[in-house]
Amino acid sequence: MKLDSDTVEIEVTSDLEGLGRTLRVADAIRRRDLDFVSKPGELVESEFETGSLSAAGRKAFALMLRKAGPEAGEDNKTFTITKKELRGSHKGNERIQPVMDELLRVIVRIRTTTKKGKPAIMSQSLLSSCVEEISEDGMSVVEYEFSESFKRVIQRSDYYARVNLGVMLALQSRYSLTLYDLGCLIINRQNRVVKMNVEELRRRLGVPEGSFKNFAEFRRDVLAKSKSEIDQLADFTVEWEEVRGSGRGRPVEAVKLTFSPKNPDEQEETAKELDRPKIGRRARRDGAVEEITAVTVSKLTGSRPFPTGSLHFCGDQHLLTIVADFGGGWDKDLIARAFRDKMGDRLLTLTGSALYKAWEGFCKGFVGMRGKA
DNA sequence: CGCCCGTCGACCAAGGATGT
DNA sequence: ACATCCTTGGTCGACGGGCG
Repeated sequence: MKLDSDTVEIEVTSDLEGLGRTLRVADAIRRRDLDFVSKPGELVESEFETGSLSAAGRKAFALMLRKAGPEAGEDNKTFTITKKELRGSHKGNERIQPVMDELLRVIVRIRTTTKKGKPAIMSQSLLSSCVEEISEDGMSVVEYEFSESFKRVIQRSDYYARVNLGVMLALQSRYSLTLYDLGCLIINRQNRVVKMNVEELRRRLGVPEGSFKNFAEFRRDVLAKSKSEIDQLADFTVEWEEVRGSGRGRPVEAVKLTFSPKNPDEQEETAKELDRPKIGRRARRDGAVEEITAVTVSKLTGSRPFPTGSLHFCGDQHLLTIVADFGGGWDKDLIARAFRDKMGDRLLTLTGSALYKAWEGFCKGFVGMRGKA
């Protein structure tokens, strides 16, 4: 499978030598204090084997992963996180205990490689231990350690989902969270369509065995809800297509998921929604809100200029999408460097759709001159 | 920090649709 | 006609977030 193109120019400080890309990105996220989590692609594509995780559990694990940062794969390393950091919105610590229990119990099937580099499937838990301080003040901490096998996966992980914390914490349904992770992983690939059969999709999302027995419920309560949440809050949208079999009742056998990036105007609207309070979000999503203010068309376009550092860490999804679509498989930073050389000072003033246009044109021209990678 | 209440997600049951 | 799956309305409990 073609994953993210290789990067040559990520500055690897000496003690990061030998780390997979996932952890190097985690390092960059920590250094710049970005509101992202770098999740190993193997984890995002894993399936739940026993148990499932509630929405709170999934969010907590992401926060713990972010807290661990580039050291997540180190041996004999115990991390601490304050309960204050963990409990997203809910005041009071009384619901942290069940979440930790969940995280200790759950077992996932992860596709990984053996030491010899051969593909393998590993069933494993996520945490190996978890100690919760009894005192109930906000600064009391939870100590946790990742399981041995999970450490090995994350050490070797070379592809990652760059998950936006703000979006993640705003999502409500547990299935939205997992689908969003998957989207973050897929969105920068050239092929943004994933097809899988219904059983596999259910295990991926962690739908418990026996829940949503028929597809109509699954569609209404899982797919449709996740789609509306993600379309409203993420920087991409999801579509799905149902592939029906030919048996009695024509059951739906497989689902084709398509992730599409939003254009700058839509991203602007998304950013505004994330700033609004959670209350009434569903109503806004369903279009049940009356517009009171006079319509003032915002002229705000993406006002950020072209990033100066590696594109792997830039916050602009649209730029990444363009290079994935038109970059012919070349390394994005390679093209970016050539782009900066050619544009020179003009790049400083170029923003918004003009920037996207110039970038797209350059990517096409680059491939035209040098062929596909 | 913990209680409490409204909202939303999970599940069930009954009727409809579709293919064998 | 039957078996299977889809659709829709409704109920119950868990969860989020305001309040004391």
